Amino acid sequence: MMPNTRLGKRSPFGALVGPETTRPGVINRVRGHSDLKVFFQCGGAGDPQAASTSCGRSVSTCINVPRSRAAPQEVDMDELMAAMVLSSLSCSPPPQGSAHKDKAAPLTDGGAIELSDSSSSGYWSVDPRSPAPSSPADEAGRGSATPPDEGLDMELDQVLFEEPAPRKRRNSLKAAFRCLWPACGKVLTSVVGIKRHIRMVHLCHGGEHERCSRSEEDFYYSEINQWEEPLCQSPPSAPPCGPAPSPSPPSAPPPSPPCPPISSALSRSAPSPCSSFWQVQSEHSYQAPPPSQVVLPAASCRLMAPPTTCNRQGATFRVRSVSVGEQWLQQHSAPCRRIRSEAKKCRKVYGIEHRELWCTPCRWKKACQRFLD
DNA sequence: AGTGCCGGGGC
DNA sequence: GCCCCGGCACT
Repeated sequence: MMPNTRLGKRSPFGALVGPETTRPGVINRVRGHSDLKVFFQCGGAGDPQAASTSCGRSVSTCINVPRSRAAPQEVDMDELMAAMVLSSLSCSPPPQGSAHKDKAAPLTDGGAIELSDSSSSGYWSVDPRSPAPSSPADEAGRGSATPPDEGLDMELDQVLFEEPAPRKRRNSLKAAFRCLWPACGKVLTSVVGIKRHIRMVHLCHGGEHERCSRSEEDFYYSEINQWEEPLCQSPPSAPPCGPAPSPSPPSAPPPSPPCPPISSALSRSAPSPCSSFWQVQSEHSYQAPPPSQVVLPAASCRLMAPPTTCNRQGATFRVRSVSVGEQWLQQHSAPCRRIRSEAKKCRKVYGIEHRELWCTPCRWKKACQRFLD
């Protein structure tokens, strides 16, 4: 009648003390929600239309990552990059925009930003007219309105003087490129310049040009856009955006150790006027929070630098919050493990002796779903 | 040592 | 899919 071969592993009250029977207010509704998919909607305050709009952008499923070297390490890294690019495209949190007021932010702003984002991240999108995506460098080079030679000359000055030249791009959109190397944050206005900066300063330390990668620097910068607003003029001496808060030496530090958990700040900063969907399919149904619950996976919370938004000078800068290089650095600097939560867990609350009172995931040594952070 | 939980395996 | 546990990271 009860061929229970797992006596002692489960309480006879197990069915009764399941998530459904726990105290009211406890967030743990797993059973009956199998195949739960988690939709992270950042900002937009539940505007389904905006969500569907941002969700509808085309994301390429095949990305060619430049492979210029045959060293196995680099090949592995390229594959990693490709995978992370995919996840970045589908999951990259929208930058904060006018961050803290997620509900009050106008949707039109979000729409415009979304437009620029999809275009600025076009390194990784496939041009419908050309089925074979070219290398990121070529894409970026073509993206700028000026020929590469001009950019090269201009960038020499810009590298020397850190003075972004006012160049126009696509109507009122200025392009800038931000170095993602840890503690660098240098912003240049052309691909050539930022590549040169990365190659010279971070990758090669000024020498060994030949042996250094010609494509690796692509992963250490991200494009940022500046919308020109005539009423606000920034002083030319000020860096356009994202100036390194602490002027740390640009000489390449190793991938920094895991930063202190900033998940709470991130979850607060994640919503933005630009509504976009995060879709995460949980491996186990019990790991999926209820649909109304917005929870960032901890792995994605390990950002080394928070999403940068700079609008203090009138012009609004948006930085793709997690770029490819950044993600790579995150992955290599921090293990992909859930941040240890401060909250009490079932084990602490009920104790080992009352294991039958634990939530199911705790009993299974999974992430606690009852005492979410 | 204690804890949280990922990954994997048994059923 | 449910259930459990080895093992790892972290405190």
